[in-house]
Amino acid sequence: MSEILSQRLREAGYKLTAARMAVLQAISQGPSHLKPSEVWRQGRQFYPALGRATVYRTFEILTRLGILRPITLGNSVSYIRVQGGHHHLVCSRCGAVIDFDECVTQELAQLLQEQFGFEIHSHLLEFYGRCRACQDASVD
Amino acid sequence: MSEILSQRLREAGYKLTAARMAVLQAISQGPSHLKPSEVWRQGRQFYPALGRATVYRTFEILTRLGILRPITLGNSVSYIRVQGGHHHLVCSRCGAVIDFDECVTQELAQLLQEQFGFEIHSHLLEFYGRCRACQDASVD
DNA sequence: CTGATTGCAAAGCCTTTGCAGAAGA
DNA sequence: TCTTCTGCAAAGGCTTTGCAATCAG
Repeated sequence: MSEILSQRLREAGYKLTAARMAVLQAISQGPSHLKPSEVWRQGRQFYPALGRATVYRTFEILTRLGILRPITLGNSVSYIRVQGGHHHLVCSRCGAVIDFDECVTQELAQLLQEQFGFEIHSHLLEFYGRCRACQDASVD
Repeated sequence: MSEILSQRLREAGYKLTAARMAVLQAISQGPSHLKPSEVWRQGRQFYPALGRATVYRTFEILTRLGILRPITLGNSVSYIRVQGGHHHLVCSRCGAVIDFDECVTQELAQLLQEQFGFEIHSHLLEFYGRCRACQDASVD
């Protein structure tokens, strides 16, 4: 899995360094929602000298390449792997996040590509509201 | 417009202070993507003594009430007014954001409400890819 | 009155930046 | 060799927190 990412980096003209490999490895094995600090911690398992700054710099590259995408989850910024799409149900009150699979964006994506000359690689669809538990809780 | 928000706050049991009113006013008149620092600057026009912290505290309340929603735009966190939905076309390379109107989430929202017992108030649909200009640019 | 709310300033985090040394290609 | 890249530590920026004073209800 991280081999594919390595290839993308190389194709785009970036050097494949030990530090970057460690970050890619951590990303590949990590959860679908990645926090920089967490990737740094994990990355050090593969390359102990890994610096925080390198994680940020690599994230920036991967974002530009369309491989990662920063989103706001809970109160902080996380990155998601951009592949196909991400579908969340987010509770405004308690912050709970539920993933769901159904999606309905195919035709729309097609339309937008034509209409805006935009080349679409992936998408994020989130619904906001109240999870069951919070509906029962008091109005606040 | 800010009257509606005031009402929501009052209904939820929060006091209507001059500071909060100023924030609501700034939000009502501001653009659809709100940065805390910007709202603070604007809010001071209505209430000069307004403190930064109060803006953050009010944003937190409004988020819990489902009125605002933090999202990542460009490199920083902005808040969007949650009403109906937001639809963006985001370029991974240059960060350009295009708003579009078409949406196709009606039936899906309905389905999810039933399936997860989730009470849906709004949504965000974003497509990521390359804008026309960046397609012409070099591979990077 | 009385608890909720505020501004301020300090503290805390997270992220970015400058730089000299290290290392891919 | 020659850029690109890196870790480090400092700098920067944004957000949160503690607290005494203030204010809405």
